[in-house]
Amino acid sequence: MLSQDSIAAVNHFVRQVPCEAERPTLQGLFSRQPIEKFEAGTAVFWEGDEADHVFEVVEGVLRIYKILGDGRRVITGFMYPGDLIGVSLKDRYLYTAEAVTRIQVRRFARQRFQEEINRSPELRPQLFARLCDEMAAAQDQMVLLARKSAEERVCSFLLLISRRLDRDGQALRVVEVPMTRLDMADYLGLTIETVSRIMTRLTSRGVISPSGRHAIIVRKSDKLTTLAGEVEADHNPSAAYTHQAVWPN
Amino acid sequence: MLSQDSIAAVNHFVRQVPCEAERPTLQGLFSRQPIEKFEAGTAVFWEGDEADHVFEVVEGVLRIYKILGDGRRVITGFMYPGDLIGVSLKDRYLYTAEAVTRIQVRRFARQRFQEEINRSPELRPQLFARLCDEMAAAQDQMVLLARKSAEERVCSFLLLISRRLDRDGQALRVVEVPMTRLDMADYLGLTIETVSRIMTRLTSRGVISPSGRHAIIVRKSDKLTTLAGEVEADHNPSAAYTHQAVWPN
DNA sequence: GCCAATTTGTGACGGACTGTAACAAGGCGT
DNA sequence: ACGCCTTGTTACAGTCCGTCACAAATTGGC
Repeated sequence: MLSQDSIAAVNHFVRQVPCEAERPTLQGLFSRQPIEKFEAGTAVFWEGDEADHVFEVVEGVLRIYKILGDGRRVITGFMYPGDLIGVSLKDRYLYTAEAVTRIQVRRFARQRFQEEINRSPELRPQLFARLCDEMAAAQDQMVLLARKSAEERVCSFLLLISRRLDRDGQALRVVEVPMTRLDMADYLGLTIETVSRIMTRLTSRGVISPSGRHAIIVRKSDKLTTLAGEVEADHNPSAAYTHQAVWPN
Repeated sequence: MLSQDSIAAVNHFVRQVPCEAERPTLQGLFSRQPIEKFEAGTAVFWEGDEADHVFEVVEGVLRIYKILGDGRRVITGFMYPGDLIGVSLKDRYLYTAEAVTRIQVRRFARQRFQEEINRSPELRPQLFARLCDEMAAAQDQMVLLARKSAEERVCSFLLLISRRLDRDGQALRVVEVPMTRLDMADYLGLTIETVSRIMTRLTSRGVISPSGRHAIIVRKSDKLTTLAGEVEADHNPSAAYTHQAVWPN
């Protein structure tokens, strides 16, 4: 499973070079494999299955989740076109991958995938970059789950998926939300009721408005950002903080 | 007291492969670098700093954390001897790394680190494996934060660090807890009071007993595992589940 | 197009965890 | 040994979110 966040821009960049003459890309690797389709609600693989394939999402959205002994479900991520699923060194999948919408994927034998990666000095950094992005996304999610309020979680989520499919990394005004409230709840560590209540609260405050059941329109983008509890990071390289010297020499 | 001594012994084990004749290891890469020491409470680097070094923990424990705009802190992980810190492709560190105890680290220039990794077909899979392990840990942590109760979180944490320094992956009876209650709370998404209350509850139930302020003795290991809410995974390869066929061909 | 099943929305209520605050226990330096 | 300061514990009131119950809106199947 890969990426989440800031990779949208990268995906676009990577995807626009699918033809064979160019320097190799991860997408290029998969492009010769046949496309497989899964209906919404069906699993591509299950947690604990022998992990002998890596998948590339071509179309649609999947959920990646784990189940606790007593049935509690935690969705650790949603996968979009361009993402890779099942990249790991374990011999068994660590999570279940299930289609949220009807999806198309390409499959690659793990062994061959590893060989190709190992052989190509061009592919390696690409894969490495993805793992790093995925790690960064996981950390953001930990922050969300550990310390954010229900409202902040929902707002963060809406921002996340609004940036997800946008090539510029800009938040789109109309946001597709293919997943159910239960999916959102299990991703955000909340209940459906809470998610539902917050969505209506955001609507009544004019921050968003519903557009059918599986899309919303963002009416107050800045407000949404504020409510998400993120510092809209100036990130100007000139040190904003006066850090203490950390060189002990 | 086993306490400090047991840690030292394990550390020694981890470090004992620095000689050059062997096939290259990540440890070996760092072994030529001078050791740097940091006092407890000091930062090795800060979130947002220019990310130009990778570090190997030689001795002690560090916390990795992010801060939300209004000061809320989330510790995303604790780093132990043998762990690498700062491995990413971003040009800035995504988190702050701070010494919990007095620590020793080795430093490696990021650029050179990348080159070495890229050059060595032996090192690459090692690094890759680490990233995958880190990712798996992050997912477990998401499960913990999203769905586990306060008691389950504390028990999971105690189990985690008890396994951490043990070469067999077996949980040690005497568990060092170098971090403060606040660290635990910020790692588990709880408050210090809750952590404190749960620890005393576990003590009064005879599951653990305190051994000084920074160590506990696990008295009922199985009970602790149960309370952690984990399925003690039989993981026998014979399919326990009847999975549906996932090959659409 | 119709009806059952699923998903979503809304309210009342309770409970787990929080936050404040007061106190106890170590740690550390003089 | 004595104080001071940090860290940890305990109690109690408050709150956010979960639980339960039911209604409304969609979806999907035929």
